[in-house]
Amino acid sequence: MEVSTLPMLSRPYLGELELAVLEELWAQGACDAKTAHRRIGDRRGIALNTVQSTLERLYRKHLLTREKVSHAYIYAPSVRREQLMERLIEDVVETFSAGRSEPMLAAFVDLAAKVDDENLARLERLIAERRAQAKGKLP
Amino acid sequence: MEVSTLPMLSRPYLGELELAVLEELWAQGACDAKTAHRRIGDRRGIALNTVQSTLERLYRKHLLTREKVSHAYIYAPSVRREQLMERLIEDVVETFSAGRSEPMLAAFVDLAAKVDDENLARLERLIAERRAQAKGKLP
DNA sequence: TTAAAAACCGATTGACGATCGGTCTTTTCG
DNA sequence: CGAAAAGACCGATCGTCAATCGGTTTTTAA
Repeated sequence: MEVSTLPMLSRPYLGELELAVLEELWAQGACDAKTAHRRIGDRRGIALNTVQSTLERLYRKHLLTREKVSHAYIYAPSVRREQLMERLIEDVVETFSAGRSEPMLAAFVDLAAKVDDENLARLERLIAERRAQAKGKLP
Repeated sequence: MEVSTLPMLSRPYLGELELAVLEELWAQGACDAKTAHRRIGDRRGIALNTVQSTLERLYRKHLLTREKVSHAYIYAPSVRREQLMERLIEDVVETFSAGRSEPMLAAFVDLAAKVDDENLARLERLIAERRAQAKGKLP
């Protein structure tokens, strides 16, 4: 019946295993499929092939790079965790506060304070740092 | 083959039409299925039933409330756009910066500054407001 | 009381992640 | 150099879920 269903939201959408694999690569560094399987697949009782296709899916999503070393691919993250987090947040923000940034900023303050009021001070400090840094590159 | 596949990420995951319906309700206010269809379904050439099941899906996700008025349900958003946005951002943050909040704060500053440096000042103002407000309710 | 309006049920399609088995290639080693 | 082993690659299956309706049941209201 010709249904398209593009998913809104969450640019590189991640499944459970994909996330686990990414986390492992961030934590332990680049490796090939066999090693990745030893590190996370074994414990889950899943086949090497499953881990391999997950690595490939992440590669196709441009979240991993790969390089052939002798006969095996070595996969490495192409973005840092913080970058990916930022991208996903950006995606949500674009979807829900198109244009106006006030709601975004309000949400940030809310979330910062939610865990710990101390975070408001940290946030202020980061803003100040950013300001100082920006000033350095203007004539 | 007993595969479970829980989706990570994006607590109330939204499809394209679901988002459009939500937007419409936020913009134009509560309505019944027929009205929602007139407002967005007609233009897309989709059936009333399609809009209706979308409304129900949103209701099951607790993003809409409904109330029977005479014979028809009147659907209304149960969260404001900013609240939903905040929830989704929170979800991303929980997934990617479990525990430590520094990366979250850094991402916020980054995203605020990305569009417009003026946002840093706005952010500071919001923090100050929050501080003032918090002070009022401590003994 | 019955006809219309709306809710409800359930089937289909398309995407996509998870999961493998099987085959095709490429290495490497006897 | 030729075969065995290691790994990449292909494609099939399953589960979940949004989108999409048709058909049936229930509810209202004239």
